[in-house]
Amino acid sequence: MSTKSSPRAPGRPRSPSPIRRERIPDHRAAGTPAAPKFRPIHTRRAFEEICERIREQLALGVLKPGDKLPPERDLAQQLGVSRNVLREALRSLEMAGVLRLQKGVKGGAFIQEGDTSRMNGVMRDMLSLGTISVRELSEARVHVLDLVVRLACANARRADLDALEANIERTEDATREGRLLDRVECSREFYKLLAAATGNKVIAMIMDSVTEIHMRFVYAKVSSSGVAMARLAEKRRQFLAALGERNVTSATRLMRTHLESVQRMLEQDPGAMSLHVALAEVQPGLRR
Amino acid sequence: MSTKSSPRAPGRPRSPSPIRRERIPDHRAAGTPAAPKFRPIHTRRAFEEICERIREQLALGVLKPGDKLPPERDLAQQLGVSRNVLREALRSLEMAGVLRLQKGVKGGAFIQEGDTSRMNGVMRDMLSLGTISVRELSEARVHVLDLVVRLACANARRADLDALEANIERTEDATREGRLLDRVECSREFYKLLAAATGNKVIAMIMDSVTEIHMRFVYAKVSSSGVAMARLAEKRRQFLAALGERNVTSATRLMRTHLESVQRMLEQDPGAMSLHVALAEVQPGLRR
DNA sequence: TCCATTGAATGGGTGATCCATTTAACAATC
DNA sequence: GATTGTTAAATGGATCACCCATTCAATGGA
Repeated sequence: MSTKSSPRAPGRPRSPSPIRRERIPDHRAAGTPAAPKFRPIHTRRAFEEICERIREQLALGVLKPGDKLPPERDLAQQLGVSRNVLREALRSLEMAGVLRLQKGVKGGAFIQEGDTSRMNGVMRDMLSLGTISVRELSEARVHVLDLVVRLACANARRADLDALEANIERTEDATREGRLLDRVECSREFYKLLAAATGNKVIAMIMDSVTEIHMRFVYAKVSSSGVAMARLAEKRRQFLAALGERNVTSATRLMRTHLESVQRMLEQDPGAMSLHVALAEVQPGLRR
Repeated sequence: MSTKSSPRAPGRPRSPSPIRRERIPDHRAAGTPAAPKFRPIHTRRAFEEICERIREQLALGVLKPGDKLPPERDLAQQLGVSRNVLREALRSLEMAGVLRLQKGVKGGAFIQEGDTSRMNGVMRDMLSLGTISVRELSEARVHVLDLVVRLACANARRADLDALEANIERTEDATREGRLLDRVECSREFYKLLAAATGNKVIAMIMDSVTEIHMRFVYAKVSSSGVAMARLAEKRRQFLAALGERNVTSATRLMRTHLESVQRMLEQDPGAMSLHVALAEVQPGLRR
């Protein structure tokens, strides 16, 4: 589409065929001769159909980030559904990070740039629902981080190393001034930068998703007990040096021992390590 | 909650405080003395608030899988919003895999068991939106698979190995009878079983999410060109043997060389490897 | 005992209507 | 002429009042 301008009726590119609330087929009268598999009836609801069609246009490349969908009233009419139903679909797509809805004239539903942090929410829901455990998440994090360190060793560029260097300096400032919670923020950012240094956004996404929850635990721990990792910035410098020298063995070893000491710190007071504490309300700086 | 029964007014456990469309605070009259940062106004919309509250109850453990929310009409009234708005929120949560909405008397909104395949959709959206590339995804898959093989070597149980064995037998059947597309389905399942053999659902989730798209490419390739991996079942048997012997070196090497040959097959005809082909309509057996 | 009927509960969907925000165009003022 | 209000239209946000389709327990007749 890419109808960045033209306020009204942007070309009406291809009037979407109206959603038909397809009645469930009656299995062609009573006499079904060869009915091998009765797949569960998937009662198609209007909003599902709408979501699917928009995603289809996306996959086909007809819609691209920055494009604008027609106004709700128009699109609803084109699809032959009520505005309310259309909005349910748009809402879902907005929550999925595909759309951004903007009010006012010149507003509308815009296709978003993909938001790599969407995976975090999935992970959080899985944890809330008890589908995955904190133990599994921690273990996964250790392994993913090992992979990330190896890839970062291989692929980190000058700019990545500089960003990590700057992050360590901020960590030192925060340490010197006793701003413990800011230091946790620095840690969060450190792992994000490290993930980015792999040069692979998929890996980075995975890494971020397993790190986000972990950092919540650290935040909760630090903010409740006031304890803090000893010699953090120093260890970070050692690690960064190994990374700069592309010394995989050293870098992975440093990271592993650091993770272990963090884990020990977290497990000092297992009672406070409630899942609910970490998942509950969003801390400042954490809302993205 | 856990009000599995009691059709009407299930205890009315704790009437949620009504959603107040909090007007943006006027920064306490005009005179803001020390206004350091003007974070962008995040116009809270009713449905966001609702989603957050339900997720909060989930994180707090007040709501658990199997629980039922009050009927839409009741809940809307309790929250002080219209039914339409409430439905937007419920729709979003349903798409996120948190809820299942069921019609009819005794129907309602039920908290679901977590659906580990939710990450696949995120990955698909990221690809559709061009945020990640097929190259990044393939590369990530290679690395994740390497990790999975190592973990499976360490943790696979008898049942896991048996399931893989059974899968290989189905692969042999399909090969013998020339059912190429079924064989692709077997491959999809093989990787799922392998992921499960790690004993870590987080790792398995990650593995599945990077594998799903890949298998679409394979499916598209096989179904269009009719070519098929040579000696697939044989290679699978070799690999399974290594896995059974906990021979990490051998298992990872076998997997790596196999991946390389698959990659060569896929890249034979790069023109056909369109992203859109793979992302477009859902193939039978792939819809979950 | 079994099966058909019925009716209430519940999600699915519609249409009309209003509000709030945003922006461009325009007018008024300095 | 530049700045500053004013206005009006477009658009998403939200409400209300309905109606339909599905499901299932209760009812009642064969």
